[in-house]
Amino acid sequence: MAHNANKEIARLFRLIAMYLRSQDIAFKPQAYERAAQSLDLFDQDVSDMGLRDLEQIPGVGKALALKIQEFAKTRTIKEFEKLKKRFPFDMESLAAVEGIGPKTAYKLYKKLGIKTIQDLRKALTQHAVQSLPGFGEKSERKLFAHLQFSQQANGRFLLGSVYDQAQNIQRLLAGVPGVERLIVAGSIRRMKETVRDMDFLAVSRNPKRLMDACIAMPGVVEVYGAGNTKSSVRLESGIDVDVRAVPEKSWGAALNYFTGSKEHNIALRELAIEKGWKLNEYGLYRRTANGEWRMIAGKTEQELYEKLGLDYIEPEMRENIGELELARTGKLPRLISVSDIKGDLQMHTDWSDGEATIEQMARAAARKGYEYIAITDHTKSLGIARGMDEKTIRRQFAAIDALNKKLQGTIRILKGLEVNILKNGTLDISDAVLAKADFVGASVHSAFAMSERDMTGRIMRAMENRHVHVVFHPTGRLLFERQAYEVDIEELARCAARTHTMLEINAFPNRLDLNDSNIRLAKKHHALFSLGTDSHNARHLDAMLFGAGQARRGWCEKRDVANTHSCSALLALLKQP
DNA sequence: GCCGTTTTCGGCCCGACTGTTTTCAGTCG
Repeated sequence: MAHNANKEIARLFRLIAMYLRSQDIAFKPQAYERAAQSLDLFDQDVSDMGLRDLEQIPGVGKALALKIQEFAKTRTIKEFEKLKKRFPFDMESLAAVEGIGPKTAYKLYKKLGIKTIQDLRKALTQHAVQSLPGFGEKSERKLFAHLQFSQQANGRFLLGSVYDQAQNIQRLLAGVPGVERLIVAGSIRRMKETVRDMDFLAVSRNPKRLMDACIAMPGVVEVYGAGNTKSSVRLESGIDVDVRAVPEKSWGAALNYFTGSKEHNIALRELAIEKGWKLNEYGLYRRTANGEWRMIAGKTEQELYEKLGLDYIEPEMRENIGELELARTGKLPRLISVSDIKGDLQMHTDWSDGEATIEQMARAAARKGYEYIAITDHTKSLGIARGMDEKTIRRQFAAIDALNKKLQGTIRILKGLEVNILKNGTLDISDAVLAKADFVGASVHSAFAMSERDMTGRIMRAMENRHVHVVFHPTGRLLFERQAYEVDIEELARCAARTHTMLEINAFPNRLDLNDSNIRLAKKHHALFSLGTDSHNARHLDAMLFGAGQARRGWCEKRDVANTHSCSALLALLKQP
């Protein structure tokens, strides 16, 4: 559970750390950052806690405990206000641009008077930045590209950041008296990686009461509209929520209409027109002998598709990219389901940058019903993530062997690694050590700026290594943060099939890498996929739902994903050295 | 500023990479 006070204090602590860093102050920033991290994870509201208890939180000592109490009382922290006054530029937004850290943000302010993103954009277009010491034409161009990218996110939200909230709202509104059914439609139902709003569709004996409940929900900051069958509000988080009530007999047609995509719906309507019918959000209609429109389907989606001569199309496939033709000819894939997944193939522990022990992760995974997991901690060249060297890896593998004995019958832990693909395509861990692992993932964490040719070659070289079983997050993109590096997915997919190396579908909400179209492309070339959450704590394991959603959007069937197999079948399937 | 101690000070995750330098600062992870 995230508490608003905790989040806000963590944010202020991080900002203070940035200001301090910009002044070249050592170590103190780390203390603030460490405390911020603890607050993010802390599952109790710190607002009403005493000093002694606060000091029990890792990274929080006397001074920071006092600052937490100060925030609880005054909703701000003096230290922060002081720094903000002394450095009146938008540190948070400027430092959020890739390539700009606290020091560069300060330099831009000091030398060029840049206070905001707008100022930065102007300075970059006027080429004022390249005149600064330490900057040049190239860095200016790069900053401009990053700025353009970071501005594109506005108005959209990660599926993973709104999904739980949507479920909560669904539960809340479904409990309003009179409501017979209520479901989240729109792009959330289609499991799109980012969404603009939440659409709820309901059948209710008392629609007005449902609309009243909607505008009275906790977290509503603005009401756009509140009619008898439709209401529209904005939540604190900035996301808009639409709730509509429809008549029972139109449920299927309305659900179809409000689920989209728009392109899919248009194609369905055209299909109806071809048959001389018409389709709208109330139903599918045929003209009778006396010229009147008569409803022939619409109570359920199944009925609607059937009447149109189509097999039922799952929401994740409704993008009008060929699914109608498959549905017409009975060739739709049988999409993978999250319940087909028998193990999670990427996660981190406190042996590198994870927060939980191997045993904690294993037990959490067992509670989810998994048969196995792969522990894939970072390796040495990723210093910040406390990457393991060869010696530590051997120790960890021994620890996993011991744990497997202890947990026999509960879950099997595979000895995995996330090794780094260095600039030249070699790995940062020797083959001799890789040979000791059950499951090796390789990924790019550095030198993103390469030509497509070089990057593709670099990754393929890693895939040729007989110990590498999978390429983790193959395009390196971070939604809203960083673009994918240039890489030829088709080439990787061919290489994957040839070398029996898998490509990962990374389930972490801001990665979801490969994306849906990449998955379809790679599938065409017979690549095999692995699904992993890239968890850094036990809660992250829930992200498998989004990974499965992405796989479904990529038209994956059970057989396309390696970890739908039992542990022994999976191990037999892996590339043998 | 926190932490842990061979407690009240001295450490504090650090390597790869870039773009600018011409030996290194800053960023990223």
